[in-house]
Amino acid sequence: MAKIISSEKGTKKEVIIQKAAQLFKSKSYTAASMRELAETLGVEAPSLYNHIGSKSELLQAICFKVGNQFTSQIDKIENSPASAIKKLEAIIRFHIQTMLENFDEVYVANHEWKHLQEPFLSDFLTIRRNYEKSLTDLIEIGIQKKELKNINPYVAVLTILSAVRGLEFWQRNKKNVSQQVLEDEMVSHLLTGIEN
Amino acid sequence: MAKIISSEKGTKKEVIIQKAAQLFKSKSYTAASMRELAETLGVEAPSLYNHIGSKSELLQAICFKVGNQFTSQIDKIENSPASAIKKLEAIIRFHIQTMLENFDEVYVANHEWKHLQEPFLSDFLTIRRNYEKSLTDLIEIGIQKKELKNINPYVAVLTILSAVRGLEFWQRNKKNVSQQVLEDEMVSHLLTGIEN
DNA sequence: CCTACCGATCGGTAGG
DNA sequence: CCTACCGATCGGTAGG
Repeated sequence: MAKIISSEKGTKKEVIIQKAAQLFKSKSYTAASMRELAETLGVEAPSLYNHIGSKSELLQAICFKVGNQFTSQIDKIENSPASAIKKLEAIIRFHIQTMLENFDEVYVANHEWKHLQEPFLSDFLTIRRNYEKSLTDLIEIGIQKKELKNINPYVAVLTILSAVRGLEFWQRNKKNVSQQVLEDEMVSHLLTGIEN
Repeated sequence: MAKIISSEKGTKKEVIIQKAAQLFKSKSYTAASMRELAETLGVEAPSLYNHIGSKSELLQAICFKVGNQFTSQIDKIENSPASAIKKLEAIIRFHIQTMLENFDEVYVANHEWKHLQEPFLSDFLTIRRNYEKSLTDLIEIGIQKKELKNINPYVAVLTILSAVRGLEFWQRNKKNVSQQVLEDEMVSHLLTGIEN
């Protein structure tokens, strides 16, 4: 009798995906059941299947939404006229902001992608590999232009991506650190370490 | 009829734990079944229970082994007579080395701890919180001694721990980066960014 | 160490 | 949107 509410946040399917992201984050994809998901939406489990095809489809939607978000952003930044170091800063800030604004979905894409089925698993890994390649290229350009130290680009990408990803451990409102301070200090920490 | 081999690596139980870490890493704790674990050991699933109490006991053993490893190391470094920055370097190097030598177990402790049952979940989080506190204190001392910039210690800890943790994405033997280069560059990247 | 088996839970379908 | 239900798989036990 209850109904899934298609709020201003989007269609019923989008509401289900959003709730799924929350649940997959807190319990992990495998441990989360469709019955639990249905309960948070106030319906019985079989009713979900009027809106979605399968549990794995939910994971796919989350992972590719996040993947495409980052890909389109790095494309935009790459084609802008800024210096390499400014581009890097923009990317780091985008990571931090997206992570904090879109926490559940980014968390799930980072942690649960390995439960994607083929061919989605391969597609997702390709998207991620391309993203890392773009970032590596950007750092290599910075080195050539002497904006950056003569570092190993691969290690630098690993360090930067890992550090921003670690924001999932950030306790909001705790430790009296505002998002602005967090962002500025992390950018400074990561860029001062490689700047020429 | 097959038997679990207690190799030079330890007792049968320790062999099971090691294989469990491998399996939990590649499939995640929830998705990995005891039947699969038994298969990698060449026995039937019920035979495992002659050596262990439960699946969750395996996760506990892995998480606390790793937790205690890091805790005892930071205690040792804290009490050594080096400068704050040298201590920080030692900790970062320990993280990198332990991550690479003990990959499966560190990975599982980092990713699957949330599936611990109480009271183990609370105990594990306490261990981790204490570890982060020790590291934060160390950075605060470095700031007081003017070895480090006037940064926010909490953000610095987050950045450092996240970056070293990201080594789980490092492709060994790939990209022509030796472990030594990786270690040196990451240490430099993370310390140059906060050094005075 | 094994075979045989249990109760619980899972994702998903049939049918209305 | 629901009730009723299916086959598969799970962690674990009994008993030898």
